[in-house]
Amino acid sequence: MNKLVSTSNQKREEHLETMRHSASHVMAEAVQSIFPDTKFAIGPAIKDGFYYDFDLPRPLSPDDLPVIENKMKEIIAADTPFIRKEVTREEARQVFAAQPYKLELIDELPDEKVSLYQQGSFLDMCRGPHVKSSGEIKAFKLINVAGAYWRGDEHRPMLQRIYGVAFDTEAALEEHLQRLEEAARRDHRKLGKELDLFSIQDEFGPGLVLWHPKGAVVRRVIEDFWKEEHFRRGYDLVYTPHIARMDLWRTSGHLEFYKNYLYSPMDIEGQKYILKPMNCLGHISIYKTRLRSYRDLPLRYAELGTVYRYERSGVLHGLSRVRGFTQDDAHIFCRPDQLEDEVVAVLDLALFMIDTFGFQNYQLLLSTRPEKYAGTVEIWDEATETLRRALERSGRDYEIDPGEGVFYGPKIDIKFESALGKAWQGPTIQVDFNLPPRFDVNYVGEDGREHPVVMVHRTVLGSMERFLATLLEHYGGAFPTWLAPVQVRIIPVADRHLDYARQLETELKDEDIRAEVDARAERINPKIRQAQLEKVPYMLVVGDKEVEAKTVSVRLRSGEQTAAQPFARFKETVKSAIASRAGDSERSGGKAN
RNA sequence: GCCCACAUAGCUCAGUUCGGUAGAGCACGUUCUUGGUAAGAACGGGGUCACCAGUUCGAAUCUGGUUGUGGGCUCCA
Repeated sequence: MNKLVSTSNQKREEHLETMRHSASHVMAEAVQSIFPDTKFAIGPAIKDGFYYDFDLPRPLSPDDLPVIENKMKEIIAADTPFIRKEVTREEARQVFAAQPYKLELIDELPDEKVSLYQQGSFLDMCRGPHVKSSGEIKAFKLINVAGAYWRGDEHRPMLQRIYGVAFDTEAALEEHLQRLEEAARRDHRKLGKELDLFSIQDEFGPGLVLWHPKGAVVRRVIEDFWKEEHFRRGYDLVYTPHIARMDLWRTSGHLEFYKNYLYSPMDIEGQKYILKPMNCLGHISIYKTRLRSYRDLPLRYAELGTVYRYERSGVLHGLSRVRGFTQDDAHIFCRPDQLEDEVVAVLDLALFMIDTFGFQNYQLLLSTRPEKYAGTVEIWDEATETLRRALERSGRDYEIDPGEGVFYGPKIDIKFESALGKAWQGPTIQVDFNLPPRFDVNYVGEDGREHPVVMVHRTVLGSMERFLATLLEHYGGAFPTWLAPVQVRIIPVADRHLDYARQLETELKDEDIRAEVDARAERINPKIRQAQLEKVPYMLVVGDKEVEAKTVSVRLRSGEQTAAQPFARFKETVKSAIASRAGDSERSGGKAN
């Protein structure tokens, strides 16, 4: 039964992909009719749609899209057939004599036979398959134009790419467009501004985050939780400076391998110092202040360490890609025989965090040895196998990401999906074969001799900045109560209820509940509206009845209202919601505005 | 860094076609209103139209450059 369903789903998916691919050919035909001198690159189907790369006589602007779209509709209405032909490589060269990108592709084809597809006046080299005729393309929309390097190589020409989406029904297309709108509503950059959480200012510097009071509250709650949990799990919390002598980074190899990410050195009394791009050297330096016995291991140094990396201007993105950020970093120094248990413990911690913060969409990846690597094949294989065993013990599904390890060791990554459907790097656990030998990070074994430690770099949230972005998009700004910047908004009906409201505020604050009175000379409606827009979890309305009976009327941001209840009972409800770090069943953040 | 687009009040945006030195709503301030679950009313303050040049009698508007933002590409320890 399940198998049947999945087979028919698979067929539908395959058909959709074929149709999207054909749509890209139709788009190419439309572009050709508008710009006869176009040089064509490639035009595949992608998730939800398709694109085609063109070399055009002039830059496209968004205004060109409707024109191309209309031309495509004409082609679809004409229902022209897709005709497959096979020619030899030599014949193909002649057909595409004026198409340099196609010629380059032809030269790389493995077979002597080349398949072509013709529809209407447009002939393209293509493996296929395609729909029978253009009329099978049902619902599509051109989304945007973008630059794209030929073959993804930044040293080759920049082409113009047109992206489109396509579905088998208008309803499915409409649904997709709605999803895009919802994603835009949940964009952390928009929510960050609306909820007054943070800003990134041109005048201050691109990629540098200013955390406003409300964002700082969320961060503090996350950090306190993080510290408690690390302390509980046997980590030692440390602090290390933001700058260090450049020589240290030369010894570590960072100067050589990561020079593109480092800021220029500064001169201090004739010595060069740099801003740290990582926290590991501080932790290694602490480790090395004394001789360590095998009995001391494992040592786990944890730090919310702020690092600075030069990111090229075009890659900056809200809180997700910045130039200064705080990693929830830790380095574990252990013996080889302890590695597996340590990795299992880190995985357990990472998954505990993920569950606590309410994430469901994430993926575990084991990255193996890349082409360029430090150490020997034997130690790589052994460590990779250790990571794999740890993943198996965790009992969660994972995938292998071949060759995606860092040069210094294999790693396990956890990736989140953001509201915009992008995968973002979350927790990462990396074994390091490079630093211990470079810095002689050793321990004295039972045999009285020094042995290199096994070093593990790990983060469980990624960075505070990126993690806030992920949280915001996940909850659409409606944080669960334990994380909400304001947990309770107290709304007096009239001024004569202010004293009672203040009294409630004090009592809530005494319990470490973040409560505020809305004391403005406004009617109740705007106060409710304001609290709704701020996505405050609890609104307490207090008027004559409540003052009289020592009760509160509770409104949740879902719009749900409860009958007046004793204040003490409400306080207990909130306290337990916070203590349990309960997720919120309602994540939309209420009515859109 | 590369391609395209964009940059007007704290925010969201009109105004730019065809050059004649700025507008709305929200927010903010004052006053009135003390109102029971998503916008009460009146009045008021607020902008070197991102920045620097150029063209012009005159530039928010045209041209060039710079910076930043957005969508992509490349990159992401």
